[in-house]
Amino acid sequence: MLPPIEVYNTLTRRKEPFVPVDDRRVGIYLCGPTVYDKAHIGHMVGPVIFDTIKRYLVYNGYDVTWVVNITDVDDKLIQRSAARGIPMPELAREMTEDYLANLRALGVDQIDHMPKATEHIPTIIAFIQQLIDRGYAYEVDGDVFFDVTKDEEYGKLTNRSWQSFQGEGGEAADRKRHPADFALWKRAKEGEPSWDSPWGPGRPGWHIECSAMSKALLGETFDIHGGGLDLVFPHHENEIAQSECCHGKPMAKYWLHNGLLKREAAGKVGGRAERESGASESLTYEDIAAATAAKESRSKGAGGLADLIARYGGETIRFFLLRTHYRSTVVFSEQGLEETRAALETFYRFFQRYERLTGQSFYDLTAPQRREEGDFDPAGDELLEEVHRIRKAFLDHMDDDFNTGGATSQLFELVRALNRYIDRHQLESPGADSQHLESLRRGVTVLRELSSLLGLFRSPPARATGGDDALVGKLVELLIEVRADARKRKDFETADRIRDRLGEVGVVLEDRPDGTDWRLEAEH
RNA sequence: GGCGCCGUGGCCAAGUGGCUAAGGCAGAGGAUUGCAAAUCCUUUAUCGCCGGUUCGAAUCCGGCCGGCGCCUCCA
Repeated sequence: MLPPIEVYNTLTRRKEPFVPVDDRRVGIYLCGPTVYDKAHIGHMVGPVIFDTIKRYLVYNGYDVTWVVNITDVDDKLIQRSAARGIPMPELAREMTEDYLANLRALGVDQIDHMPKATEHIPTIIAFIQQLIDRGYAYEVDGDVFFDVTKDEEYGKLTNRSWQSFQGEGGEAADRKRHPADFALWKRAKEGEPSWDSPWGPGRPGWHIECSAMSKALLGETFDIHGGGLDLVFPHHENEIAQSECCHGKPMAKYWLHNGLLKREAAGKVGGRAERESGASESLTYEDIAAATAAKESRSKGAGGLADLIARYGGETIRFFLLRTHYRSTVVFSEQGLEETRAALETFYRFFQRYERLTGQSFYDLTAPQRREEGDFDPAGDELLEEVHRIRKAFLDHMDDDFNTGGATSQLFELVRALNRYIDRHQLESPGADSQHLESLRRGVTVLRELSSLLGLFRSPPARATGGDDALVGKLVELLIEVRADARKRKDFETADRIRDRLGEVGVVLEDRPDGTDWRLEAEH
């Protein structure tokens, strides 16, 4: 029996049971970036949620192949590289590396293929030729256009018809038969990067690479096609037109679209330029940082996504994105990241607590990799009964269109249950009951299992310490020692003074029965 | 104008017909602590407004108010 996963399908505008085209094999295609500028946090929404979706499908026993394309030839790239005076491939390479670094930082490592448009030109040309041969496309003076009037189903994804389009004129419009027709191949202008084709030198249109590369890597019909909501029209609508006219069968069974990131004031982060404003062609993180964080003007300075990652950590950003449902709009703010970081501290402190009382690192626990492996019988155990219930609630949320927002709430429930158990049975005291410790270990293993599904807590977070760790550590230990003597003498004035002054510089002390722990407060 | 989305406690945010409306952040009180920190417990919601359907609606339908996305290339 198939796991009861349901997904919201943009194509049918409703939630449907997830049943792959081909038994246990699943193909996912996500529209990736056009690499003409550095990535901003909005570009990470899709990769993070689809990374999580793949993890969840694998966990449920599916054999998943995930493709994310890189668009490395396009008008923006041509313009930007010209403006910077560097070759387009060099610009593309630079921005692709930036993109990949950001993916790594956010723990996105499930991608199987990252095809580049420029590496699939022959595939693309063959695809276009097929469309011409079948009468769905026509060539005019070196341009090739898709003829929407030949596609009876054109507009089905977004519930609109080509007859309703007005078209906006423009230079290429004169050569099109209908304003709604779109370019498959663009003839090269003087000095532009180009490839030879049956229609003369030129480059692929915006949509065709996805049709051609998804076919090459996933087949004519695959399971999930994803992207940002801003891509639904025209990009995905046109992909469907191209692929389904060419193959005579559905391109993808499920169309999943993630919501866009916005900042409070106005304007989305990502997607294309605003229509009316005519302002900058896209909002980069610099704009947002300037709007939301400039007033605090830390010495760090507000920069791009890399700066956000440096200041908050990739895990915080990932968790921030997963705390809402993927289809909803995420309002970006540094306050939101601050809150997320504060919330994550609960987990990090728990991991330290667990290690302190068992000597075992949370990160060394081996969790079940498959859903059925993780099933267990609580056998009446007080803690495990509760853990079992929480695990089920977590999985129910994930089954329901990958509701990571609901699922994360169960992670908090779980860590609280575990803390409560430690408190109630005094597991931090010397004579802790081994049976209780074993139950705890099993409970914590479930926390590891579930958090892994979200790509969280896979390795210890890089702590932003902002200084020389070793020296700071020695000095703090020294002060703790001095303070311990003071406390023995009941000289609480001195003891409190040390703690207060350390607190002022961001060092938090925690007195425990067996000694004093310290940690650096998260930056703020 | 066309297609579509959203409005849940101070803030963020799950929940789309029926147990006491998740969870986080912030705040308050308590247990614990020499005092703190951490942890645990307690605590804040007539679900934008009006009307309708229903035994029953945050959840479905209609209207209104407010916010937003998309409506090709040329950008």
